[in-house]
Amino acid sequence: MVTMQDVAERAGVTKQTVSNVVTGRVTVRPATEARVRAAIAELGYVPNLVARSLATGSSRTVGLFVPTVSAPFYADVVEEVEDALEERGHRLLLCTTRLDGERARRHLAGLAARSVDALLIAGDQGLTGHLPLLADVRFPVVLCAWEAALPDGFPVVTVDYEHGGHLAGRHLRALGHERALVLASPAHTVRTAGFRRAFREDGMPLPDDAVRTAADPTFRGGLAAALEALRDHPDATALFATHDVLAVAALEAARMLGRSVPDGLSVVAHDDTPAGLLSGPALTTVVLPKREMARQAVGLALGAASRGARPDPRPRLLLPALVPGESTAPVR
Amino acid sequence: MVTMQDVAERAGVTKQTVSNVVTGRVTVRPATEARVRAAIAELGYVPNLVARSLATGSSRTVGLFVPTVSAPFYADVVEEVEDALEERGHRLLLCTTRLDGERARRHLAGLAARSVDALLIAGDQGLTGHLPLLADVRFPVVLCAWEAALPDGFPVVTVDYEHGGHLAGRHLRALGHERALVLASPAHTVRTAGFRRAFREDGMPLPDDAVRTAADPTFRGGLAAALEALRDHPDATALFATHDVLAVAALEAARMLGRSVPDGLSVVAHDDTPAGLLSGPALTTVVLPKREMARQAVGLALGAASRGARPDPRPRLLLPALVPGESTAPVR
DNA sequence: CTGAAAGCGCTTACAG
DNA sequence: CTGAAAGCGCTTACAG
Repeated sequence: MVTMQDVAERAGVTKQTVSNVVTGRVTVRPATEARVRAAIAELGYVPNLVARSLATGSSRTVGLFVPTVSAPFYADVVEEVEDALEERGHRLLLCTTRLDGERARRHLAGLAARSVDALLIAGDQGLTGHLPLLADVRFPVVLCAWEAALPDGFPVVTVDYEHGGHLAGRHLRALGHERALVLASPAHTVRTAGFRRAFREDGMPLPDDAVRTAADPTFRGGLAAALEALRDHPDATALFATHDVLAVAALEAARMLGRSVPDGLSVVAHDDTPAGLLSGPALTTVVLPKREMARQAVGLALGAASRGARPDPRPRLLLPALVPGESTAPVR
Repeated sequence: MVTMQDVAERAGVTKQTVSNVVTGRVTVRPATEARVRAAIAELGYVPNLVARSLATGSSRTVGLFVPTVSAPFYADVVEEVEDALEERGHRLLLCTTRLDGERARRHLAGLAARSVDALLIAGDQGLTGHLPLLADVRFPVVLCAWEAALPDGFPVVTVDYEHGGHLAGRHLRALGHERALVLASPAHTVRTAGFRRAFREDGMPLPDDAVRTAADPTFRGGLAAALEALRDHPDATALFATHDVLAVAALEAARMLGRSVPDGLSVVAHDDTPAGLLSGPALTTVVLPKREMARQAVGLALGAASRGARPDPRPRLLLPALVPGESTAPVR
């Protein structure tokens, strides 16, 4: 492996000078710089980031916690974060927590030992109780995609989930729907609240019974809950699913009950669904600005890391948008 | 941050002794070891892996290339690799290549500069042309989930895809199907060949026209290809989809044409489908041993890394299995 | 603008 | 079994 020393000898300078041109911290006489750059190119020198890391404390590596990578939403988040990091010359150390606090704890120790520059935590599921652990870590921690109550003092870049639910509700109200159902995941209370607010503000409050929380928010659990809801409320003309998987379950339930979508039932989803896997009509859905969220979270974390400061703890709330599809129509 | 030196002073020994107990490389007198361990616990010392990495050359970090993390198959692979690494105290540096050779090249440089212990590459899509780059890298590279021709000299842990296709074909033949269609992704020629072999061996060779390759192997592209295939061959009683997304597309096509599954059409898939997202009947599918593949790839790579040797280049071929579901039935 | 020195926190032979 | 020394490849003040 070729080192800075090798380059220095080749260029007839000391290695400090090579360091100066590589880091650009100090201006070097143009002629010298040219010689150094030539030597670097000839030798194919590439700086050893481990050594640099030991000297500077920065590894140009960032950790990311996600509950899983198998959910389409988090898969997208991972790729967006990776892209945002790459633009800044950083790499991604991925940790899936699987909703397991102990596992997260082990990962945290691994990251600390490796001198990561920052840690991003996407999704709050099951981790809230372990947040205190993060308090005395030596690198900035930024939360994102956080729907639960915002923990004090932690910087967070997330989405206004309440607004997302509200958008879904307003959309259905604008189409004239008066009786709507909500198919919700237990973690999605905020979106549900926003949806109900839209109906309430319009003088059409939804009964508590119209909200069905699938204890098991998978396709299977969602299907059972959707069938039950639709049977209990045969007069409902619309349904809001707080999650992509639940929306797919709702579509299937409608199909099983002979309700066509959107004519027999309008369906609004939250999160974009994995287009490649979805059959049936393109869903009307609330889309989250994942790219923007990733960029801001990375910027906040790395900005703080480079200044050696704590990130600004004021929560950043991004706005979701409603993208109309073919799964909603005016009420008949 | 507490260092080995701090621990040494506390325990009244030199830091080399601390290093000896931490690494376990040299046996230390029990009384001394106890003092050192006590000091470590009191101070909450955790070894700095960056410093260790610089001294030993091993970062206890492994890179993984996958085309994307949004495809359920690769999402699973990522989590399995992560688990296999964690068992050995290693962490995962994730790089999604997005079928972009240039991007892979940049990631490779980033990994090399960070002294990863090894690199795993899952999926061959679009990377085969860039393989030569890997030849002169300083750490072991192991390929996995590799369907294309096995490149010379590279160690690979993969699945017998031909056998997977053959299993699918034999299953349909055992159910009495004589006229089957194949809905294939362009990259899946090997599975397709195995499927055709099963029919050929039974004296029922499939016409070339029965194989439809979806140039666009997404749901959309698969749906179009499936509709066309089913219309061109109204007498076909079974269909083999070489990929989960295509299987979902086939189900939808069957539904649109009024063919019930499995009575009107048997469908066999390859890869396990994301159960959470799938509507309709549970698919009969060829399942790949992802966990075993991840374990072996990690073991091979880290074994070679620790010995400073090249991994054994003999290809390891794991066997897929056919898991019966509700999407296949005896021909009527 | 360039060079000599010290240091980042570990490990690894090598003497005692 | 324990300790002193050198080294991993960089960066960072600090003199010249």
